[in-house]
Amino acid sequence: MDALELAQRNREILRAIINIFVDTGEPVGSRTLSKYTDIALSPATIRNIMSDLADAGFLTKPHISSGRLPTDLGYRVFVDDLMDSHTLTSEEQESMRLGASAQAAQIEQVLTQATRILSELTNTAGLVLLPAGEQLHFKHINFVKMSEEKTLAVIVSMSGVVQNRVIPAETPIDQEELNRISNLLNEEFSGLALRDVREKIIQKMAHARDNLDTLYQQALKLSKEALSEPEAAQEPLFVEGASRVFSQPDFATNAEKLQSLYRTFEEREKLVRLLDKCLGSSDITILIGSENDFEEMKDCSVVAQRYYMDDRPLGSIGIIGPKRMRYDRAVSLVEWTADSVSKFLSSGKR
Amino acid sequence: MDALELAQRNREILRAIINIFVDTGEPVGSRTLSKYTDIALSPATIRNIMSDLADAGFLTKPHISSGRLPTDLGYRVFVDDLMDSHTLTSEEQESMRLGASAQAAQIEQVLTQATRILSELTNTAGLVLLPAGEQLHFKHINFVKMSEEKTLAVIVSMSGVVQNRVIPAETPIDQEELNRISNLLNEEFSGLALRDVREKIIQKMAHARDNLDTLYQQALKLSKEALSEPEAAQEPLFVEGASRVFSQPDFATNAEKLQSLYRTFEEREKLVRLLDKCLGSSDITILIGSENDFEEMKDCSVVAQRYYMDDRPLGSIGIIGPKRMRYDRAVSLVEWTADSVSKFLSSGKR
DNA sequence: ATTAGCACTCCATGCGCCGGAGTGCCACAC
DNA sequence: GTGTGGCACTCCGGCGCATGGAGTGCTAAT
Repeated sequence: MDALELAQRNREILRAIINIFVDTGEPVGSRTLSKYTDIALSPATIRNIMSDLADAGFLTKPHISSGRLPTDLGYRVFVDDLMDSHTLTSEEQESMRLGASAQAAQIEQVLTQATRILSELTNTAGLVLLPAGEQLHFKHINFVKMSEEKTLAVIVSMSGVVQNRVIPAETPIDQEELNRISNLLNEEFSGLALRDVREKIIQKMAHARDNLDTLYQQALKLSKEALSEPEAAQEPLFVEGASRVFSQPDFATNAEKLQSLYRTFEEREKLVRLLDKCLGSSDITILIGSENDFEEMKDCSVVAQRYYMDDRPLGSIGIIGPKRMRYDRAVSLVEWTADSVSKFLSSGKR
Repeated sequence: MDALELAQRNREILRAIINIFVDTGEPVGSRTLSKYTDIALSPATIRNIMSDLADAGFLTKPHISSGRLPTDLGYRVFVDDLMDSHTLTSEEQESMRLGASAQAAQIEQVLTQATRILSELTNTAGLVLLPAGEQLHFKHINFVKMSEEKTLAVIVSMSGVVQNRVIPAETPIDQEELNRISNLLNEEFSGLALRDVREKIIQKMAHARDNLDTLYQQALKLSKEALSEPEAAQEPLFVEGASRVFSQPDFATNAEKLQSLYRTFEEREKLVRLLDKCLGSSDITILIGSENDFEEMKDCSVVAQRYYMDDRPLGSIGIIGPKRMRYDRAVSLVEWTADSVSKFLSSGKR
C-alpha cells in the first residue's frame, strides 16, 4: 500500500495504464505509456514503477514478456481513489426521460424502459430487480370470481405492483360476497408490509376459530392463500440487452466463456443475488471481477444502485458488463438512472 | 426426383447418411456407410449412388474431397418420407405430466412448465406462443380503484389468461360505481372475441352520444381504454433453455454465428413470427434451415404444433434447435406436448 | 534517482510438409 | 449393364520451424 500512499506519481501511472487498457483491451507497455501520455519519464523509469505496482498487486501480465494490465485489486483502487467523475452530456441525461405517457403507468414498464435505455447507453446488460417480498406494502386486494372452482386474487401494493393469483375455491362464493370480503380486508390491512399481513392473518385465524362470522373466516382463508409465497409467481428480475455483453471482444472470442455466461444469464438466480446484495447499501455498489462470488462471472463487473419511492428503497437497478469497462461513465449513468426512476416514482404522479 | 422414386435402395442410403450425420456431425463417407450399416454394397457402388443423390440436390459436401451431408432438401425428403416414427418411452411420456397442483392454475404456468420439460427432453430451446389477440375471448372484466388518478382493469379471458392494465382516471370514480360498471360489461360482452368487443364498444360509443345514462357512458369509456392494444402490454412468447441451442457443437465453435443467434433470441420478434406461422396449420409444422425466412437462422430448424382448448386453437408450442437434430424424436415430443397441454386445458378442470 | 543499452522471453504469423480420409473415374468381372 | 477393385487426385488439419515484433529486467553510466 505504501507504494500508492507515498508516490503521487505511481497513482498517476496506474491511472494511465487502466485508462489505456480500458480503451484498447491490449496489455500496456512502458513505451506506449511514455509516448501516449504526458508523463515525462523514460520507459525505463516507468518500467521500474510498473514493477513496483505489480509487486503491490495492482498490475499483472498475461505472460512474462508482455505489457501490464490491472488486477481486480488494481481496478478497485482505481474506482475508489483514482477515477475522475464522469459528467453526463445533456444528451445522455435527456435520453433517460422516462415516458410520462399514460402507457407507462405500471411500475414494471417504467423500470424496464429505464433499464433498456441504461443498457443502450452503457453498451452492457441492464438489470433491474423489481420490488418484491419485504419491499411490498399492502394497498388493497380484490377477489374476482373466475368460475365455480376458481377465484382470482388481485393484490395491489403501495408501489403500484400488481400481482395475480388464482385460488381454487372450496365452496362457491358469489361475486357480491367477494366484494364484501375485499372491503373488509382493505380496511384492515392497508399500508402494512405484506409479510406482516401474512403473519397477522395467521394469528387471526387461530383466534377466530370460534368466531361465528363466516364471512370473516372466509376472508381470512382466501387472503391467506392469496398472499402465500408470492415470489414464486413472478420473476423478480428483468434483463435487457444481455447480448451486448456477449459481443464484447473480451468474451466474443472465447466460446467456452460465452457458454457459461449464457447459462448464468438464463438461470438468473445468481443475477438476482447480486442485485439483492446491492439492496443492502445506500451507496452505489460496484463489484469487480471475483468480488462477486461467482466463478463464471469473474471477468464481469456489476454496477448497481437502489431506487426509491418516497425515500423507501424498493429495488435496485444496474448493469453487468466486462470487467474492462468505463467505470466512470457506468457509475454516472447508473446513478442518474436510479435517480430518474426514483424521482419518477416518488413525484406527485402516483 | 426419379432417383428416389425408382430406387428404393437410394432412399435407404439417403436415410442412412442422414441418420449417421445426425449422430456424429461429421460428413459421411462411402466407406463408413458400407461398414457401419447393413447395406450390402461396396464403397464404390455407394459412391455412385451418393453422386446421384447429390445431383438430385439431396446431398452436398463441404469441400471437394470430403464425405456428404444432407441439404435442406435432403432433410425435407427425410422428414416427409424416410423417417421412422419415434415411439416415446413411457418415461418420456411420464415426465410431461403437467402439474395438477393448485399452483399451476394460471395458464401461463402450465405452458411454461410444458415448454421447460420439452426443452429438457429435446435438448433444444422450447418456445410457446401464448394466446393473444384473435384467440382471446372475453370472460369478464373488473375495475379496481388504485388511487384518485388511477384505475386498474383486470381482464380475464375464457382461456384463463389474466391481463392487467392501468388507466388514468379523468374523473374520480368510487369502487361501488366501478363494481356496477364491471357487472354491466360482463353481462353484455361475455363470450365474445376481444376484437369484437372492441368494435362493439366503439359502435356503442357513437350511438350513446346523447344517452343520459352517464354510468353507461363511463363504462364504455373505461372498457375502451382497457381493451386498446392489449398486445403491447404483454410479451406473447416464452422461451426456455435457449442456451441449449448455443451449446450444440454446431454453433459453439463459431463465435460469430453464436452472436447473431443470440440476438435473434433476444429480440424474439422473429421467433414470434415463426410460431405464428404454425398457428395457421393444424398439422405439425417443420421448418428446416432456410425454409424459415431468416438468414441468421438458416442453420436451425423449427418443430411446432398448435395447442387447443376445447377444439379451439389458442397458440402454438414447439422447439428450435440445430438443423442437425433427431427429427423423429422432436416430432413425437412436440406432438405429445401439444396434446398434453390441450388435454390439460380442455379437461373438466377449467 | 533517472536513463540508455542490451540480452532475453514470449507470442503471433507464415510456410512447408505430410498423413488421412474421401472422391471420381476407369477398367474389369459376372 | 450392373457391381467392384484399383488408382490418381484433392483437400483438410496438424506439426515443426523460422522470423519479427513487442516488451521486460538488469546493469552500468549520468
